[in-house]
Amino acid sequence: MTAADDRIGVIAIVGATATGKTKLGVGLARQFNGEVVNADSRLFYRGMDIGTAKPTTDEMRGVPHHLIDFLEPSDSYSLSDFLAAANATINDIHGRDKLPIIVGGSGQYIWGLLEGWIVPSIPPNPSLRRELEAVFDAEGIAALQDRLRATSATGIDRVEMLNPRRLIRAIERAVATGDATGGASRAKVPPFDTLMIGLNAPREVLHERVDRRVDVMIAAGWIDEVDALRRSGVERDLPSMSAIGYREIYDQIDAKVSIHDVREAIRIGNHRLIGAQNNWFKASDERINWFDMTQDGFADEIDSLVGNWVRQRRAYGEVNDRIA
RNA sequence: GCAGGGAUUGGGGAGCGGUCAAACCCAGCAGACUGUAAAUCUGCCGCCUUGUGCUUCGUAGGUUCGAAUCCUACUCCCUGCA
Repeated sequence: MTAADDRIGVIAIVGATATGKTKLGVGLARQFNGEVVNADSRLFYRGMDIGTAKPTTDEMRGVPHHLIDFLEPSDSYSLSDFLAAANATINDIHGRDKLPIIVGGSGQYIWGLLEGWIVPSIPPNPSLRRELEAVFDAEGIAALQDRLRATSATGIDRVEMLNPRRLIRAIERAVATGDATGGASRAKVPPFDTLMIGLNAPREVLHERVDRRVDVMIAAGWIDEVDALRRSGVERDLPSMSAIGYREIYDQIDAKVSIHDVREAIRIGNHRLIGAQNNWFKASDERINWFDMTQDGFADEIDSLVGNWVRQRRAYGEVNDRIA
């Protein structure tokens, strides 16, 4: 940094599940006068607590948490909604002279926010989707591809032609704007001055931690949590219920599968999640300051990294004040 | 004990004389990702010096130009009858 950066400064804590992001976020918030902005898509929903490892009030230790527990499981939500909400929240926190700390493991949401993605505002077209899904079921992927080409929209070459869900969305965009991408773009310069901290551990350690967590969650009443959702009319096939374990537990309650199978499915689901998250947050990504949470002293290193960054930001702030 | 059925690449499971390193599913690994993202999709997945290469289909023999596929013996597993 050679000049004052007048963008809003934010800290982002990323990494796979079960690496301690929550705890670190709370710790830094307390130390540096921050507030947490959740960027984990499964923590949005009320009533989904145990299975999503949502921080408890105790774990939050008095630190304000935003974008958590604000949706019903039946609500539909998307990247576009998140970006609007998260940007507004960050501005609000900054406006109150607090440090926004983004904490989460939803790669697309995090990068969308930090890279300043400009998501085309083309809302889903339910009737078109229903129709296209029927076309896909009856005639297969090729029919969808033909359908997209038939719109003779621009940008078709940028669409993943083997992915039905993407194909349907592309047709939706093509119909609405004449471009299969809908004119998606991203900010030239990232919108925030971001200090990214990545928490990681060897894959086997992560698997071990997450495997152990399954039993703890079940012992903590996860089954009852899902049963309560079920009784209150939350349907098994809602998007929110794609969270690991929830559908399996629905089936277990309906006696379709054994608890053993549920555990196994959850275990595997977690392993896949870790893989997917590591794909969004790559060890080779130089924007991320990586720390191995199995190494001694990693917490101190983070403290000094963040301390320096905060001090520097404040110094720039003083310079700006004098100029102004 | 007798009568049947079966043992296949990490797991499940096709193959039943050549076109078989062996379908497919799962797991694993890598990747994509702009209004479902803990979603959806793609690639790889016996070994190596990557080749008309090597070693595999319970074990040991045999038949055949050629066997995971046929025969014999053995080992183990399952089912039925005793």
